[in-house]
Amino acid sequence: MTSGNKSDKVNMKTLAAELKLSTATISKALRDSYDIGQETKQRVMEAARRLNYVPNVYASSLRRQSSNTIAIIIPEIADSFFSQAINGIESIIAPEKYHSLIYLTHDDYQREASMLSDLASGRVDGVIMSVASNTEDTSHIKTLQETGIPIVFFDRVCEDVNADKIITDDFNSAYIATSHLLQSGCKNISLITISGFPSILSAREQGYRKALADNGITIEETGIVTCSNKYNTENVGIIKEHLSTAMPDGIVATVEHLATSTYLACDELKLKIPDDVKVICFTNQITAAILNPPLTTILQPAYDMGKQAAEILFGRLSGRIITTEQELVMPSQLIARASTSSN
Amino acid sequence: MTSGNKSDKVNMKTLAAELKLSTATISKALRDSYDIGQETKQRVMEAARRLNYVPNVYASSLRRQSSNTIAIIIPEIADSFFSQAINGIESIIAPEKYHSLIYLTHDDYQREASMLSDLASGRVDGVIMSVASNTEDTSHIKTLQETGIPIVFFDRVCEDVNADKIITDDFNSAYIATSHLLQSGCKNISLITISGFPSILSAREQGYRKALADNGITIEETGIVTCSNKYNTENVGIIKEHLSTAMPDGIVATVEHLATSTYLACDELKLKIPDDVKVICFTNQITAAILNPPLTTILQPAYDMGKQAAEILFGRLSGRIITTEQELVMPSQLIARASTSSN
DNA sequence: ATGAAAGCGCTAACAA
DNA sequence: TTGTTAGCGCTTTCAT
Repeated sequence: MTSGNKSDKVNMKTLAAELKLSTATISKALRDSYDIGQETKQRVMEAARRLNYVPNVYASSLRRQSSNTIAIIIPEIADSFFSQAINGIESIIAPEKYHSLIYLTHDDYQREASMLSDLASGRVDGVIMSVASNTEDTSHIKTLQETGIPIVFFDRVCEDVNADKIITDDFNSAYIATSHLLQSGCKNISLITISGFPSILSAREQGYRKALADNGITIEETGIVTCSNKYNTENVGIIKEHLSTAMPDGIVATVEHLATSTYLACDELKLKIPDDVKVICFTNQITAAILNPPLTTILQPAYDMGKQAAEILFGRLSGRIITTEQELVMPSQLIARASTSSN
Repeated sequence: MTSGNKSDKVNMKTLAAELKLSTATISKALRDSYDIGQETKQRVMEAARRLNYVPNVYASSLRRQSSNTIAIIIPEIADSFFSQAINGIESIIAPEKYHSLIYLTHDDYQREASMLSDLASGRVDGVIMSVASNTEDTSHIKTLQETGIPIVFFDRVCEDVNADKIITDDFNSAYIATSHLLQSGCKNISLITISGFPSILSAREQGYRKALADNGITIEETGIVTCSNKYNTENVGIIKEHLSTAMPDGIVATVEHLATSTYLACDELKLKIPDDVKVICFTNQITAAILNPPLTTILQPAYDMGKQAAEILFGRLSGRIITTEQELVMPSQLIARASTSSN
């Protein structure tokens, strides 16, 4: 430590003294206010640079009652979908000099609730979130909204909360996925899914059911397998069990890790994909293309969803958007690969 | 909005008025100070709960000159290594009620420098970072340190900055990776790497060279291929070119996306892995196991590196650690899979 | 055990 | 165009 340690912290008072001006003038000059002379502005800027002045954000936030900070609340981060979404959000907020606090709920309602209640402190100006899968009571969300902090949901939304929502059409995507398997020759298609989280998973299940129904196929309940929402070997066991008993020739996996578990299960049972079983999955892994065999996917536009969420949030924060809450449905994309090829 | 909109914001003054106490007493009671009576504490807590009091963090941070917030500065987030590291960091800071601001440098020195300079504002109490690959001038980092904010590096560290560092032994890992290929029968091993970022990549390159040298193999410079640090098709072209001309029978890929590019390049050239070319890669993708064929990896303990970084940072913040900066080397793990099997 | 008062650093009326 | 002043909401001496 040569110079510039904690003691000689330079603030507006320092600058004011240095230039024999008032802090008010400094403040205005730094924010490029119209009623400060060009020459003064120059002097202030120069001094600020020279003395390494950095404004204290807490003082500023306290005074302005706003923080240029948003919260991103998501279940997990080591998940390609959410990571890409964060990238999308960041692409919008970084140029605006906003900052983002990350909160991981680990899909736990309690944690989510306590995080939301903390945010009522005014720590952030707005929130972008994807709710935990076991969130049923939404009062913590409504309470935060009542403080005037705008919330934008993406992907995992709360049906009974009025807020902007960015989603993909899960019903339709599942319908298309299932139809794709039917067209590839499957006669006995199972859905492998996880419990909880109605707004997405049940939509996917409905789409799956509808596609079968529209093709005159009745679903025995055994066609739907519910796994745990963890990437673990237990799921592989459940899937193996199902493959051996129900003998499906097609699998729709509703989340990423279920496809990898399905691959492992097939491998252990010596079932060939796609000859014995065809697999399609909702996912965002860029590596899906080089799985063994390449996995047919329903790809959610994660980056763009994040980007849209941030744009709408900024619209609200700036007052540019004052219309009633909107629900934006973004298209998913079916990318056919070898895991569903007909022969 | 039924109740509780912005106007009736409840602060300490509200509580004080409600209970006919001073704000000083409220403040102490809420922080469970010893010189407040039990009964008073109860009353204060009850009122706080009843009126939904949430302390204003900006006022508190301003007054205390500390924020219970840290910055996590990383090149990318849609990268399994960094995501897992964030998880590790979060596992330590969340229980301590700390908050984390995420900054993505996109591997750009300019962005990194401007982010660091912003942090001199006192926005955060400490920083955990992995530096951009093209960062050479480290003055922005030293400047921030001089303000008294502790910085802990992980993975991508700055050699010439005195700070705590959490790294893996890249030299040794590359040595082991290369030896593994030699033991699997490779005679002509190439290193596929990216430019920039000396502390890690050059260590990996050195380890690769040493392993070859120790086995009496001279490296023609063509054995080292430098790609761009983007996941793109251009790299696939570069790798194809190299595979066709140098005809290596073994590839050490220094970063994740180069392995996937190598897979694609081999596929396009109809080269079979591992029969024609064996591949090993530094990575953290959980899906490596189900690639086609399963990819042999050198796995960095991403989660634990993040966790350690956070623990050391907290040690500094709390004054528990006052020793000179330490460099913690964490072991990588070689996981042999089919992409390097001998036949 | 409780309270009065000062002030963290900044911003925004309002005055000059 | 610049300055004065009064806080933002909280914490912390120092009194009482």
